[in-house]
Amino acid sequence: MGVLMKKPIQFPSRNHNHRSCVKRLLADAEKECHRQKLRFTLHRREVLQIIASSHRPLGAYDILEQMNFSGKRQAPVVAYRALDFLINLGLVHRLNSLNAFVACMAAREDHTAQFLICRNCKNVGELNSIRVSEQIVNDAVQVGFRVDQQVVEIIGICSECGES
Amino acid sequence: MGVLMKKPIQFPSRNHNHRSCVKRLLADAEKECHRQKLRFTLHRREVLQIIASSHRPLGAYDILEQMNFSGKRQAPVVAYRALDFLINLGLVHRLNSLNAFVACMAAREDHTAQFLICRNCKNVGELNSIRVSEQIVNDAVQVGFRVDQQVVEIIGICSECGES
DNA sequence: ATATTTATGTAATATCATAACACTTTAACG
DNA sequence: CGTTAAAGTGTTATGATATTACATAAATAT
Repeated sequence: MGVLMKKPIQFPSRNHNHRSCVKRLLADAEKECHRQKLRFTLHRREVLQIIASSHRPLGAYDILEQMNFSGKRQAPVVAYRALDFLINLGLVHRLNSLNAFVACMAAREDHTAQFLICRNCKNVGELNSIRVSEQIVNDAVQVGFRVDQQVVEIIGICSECGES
Repeated sequence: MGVLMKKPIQFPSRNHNHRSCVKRLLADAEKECHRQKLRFTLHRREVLQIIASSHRPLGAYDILEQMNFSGKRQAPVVAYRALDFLINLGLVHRLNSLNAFVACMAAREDHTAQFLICRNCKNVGELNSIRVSEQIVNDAVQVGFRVDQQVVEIIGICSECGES
């Protein structure tokens, strides 16, 4: 404790500049794909754009409904393929407790993927607390359990909804 | 830290006395239902017994397959209804990341439900670390997020599998 | 004894996700 | 270049998980 840390915490405020935040995510994605020599195809761009445009988690079929880029309705597998790609890149997360997907709002380096899900407004933020993830690893190690992956999904009421 | 705590941690060892552990769970369940004036019906007993007999998480349809008490195959909703009941009582937990269910091995009072899922042997233990749950609440409060429920599922390799 | 609540039986359907396979596009390389 | 290998797409079908709806039956309360 007492150590200064950069605020690790984010819950999207009601009036942040959403347009620019989507734009940034797409630009980052493009750059990252280029760096890794991966293809940022139309489907992938479209899906990321759709997810990024919502701080609420979207189901795969919600996303599918909005995939009208090409005019006609796509098969589910099209959405899932794009989602898999984006998840592997760390650009999108899957929320197991909701069977839904959100764009990753945090820098992709120090990424522990802990989610704050507001029961009221359904917005999702990331609480990427290193203290939490380290505590988990420490306590798990004490039983000889080696941690590969952590799924932390926290359900409650966000500050904006709590005020009312 | 430095405070002494009773070891909060459990991963089922390969050779614990499983029979007695199932028996205890059923007896506890019965007592708890009686206390709350709830009915511990045949379906509910059967489902709990099936789940308790495995430390591996079972899918709803796996459970269903084993529900041969009455001879004939039951409809899915029968299993789900019993599962809902048992989950509400805290006797069974749902693992979101696996769409599967396990019996609760911990005392039901100080219950934070954090799971250790071994990728190799598929056994599931509970890491019910108060330090982890408190750290989560503390860090969430800092963004004004009020925590109602925590889902912590930790995937990795258990000590017995790690030895080899 | 009757009314109310709780649980069950049964059928249908909703929701979420993947498999299989033929075809096309991209990129890699001689 | 032209050929080949790898990656992505289109399409159909199907698998896996979970719930709704509604009629009936059993337990409990009064």
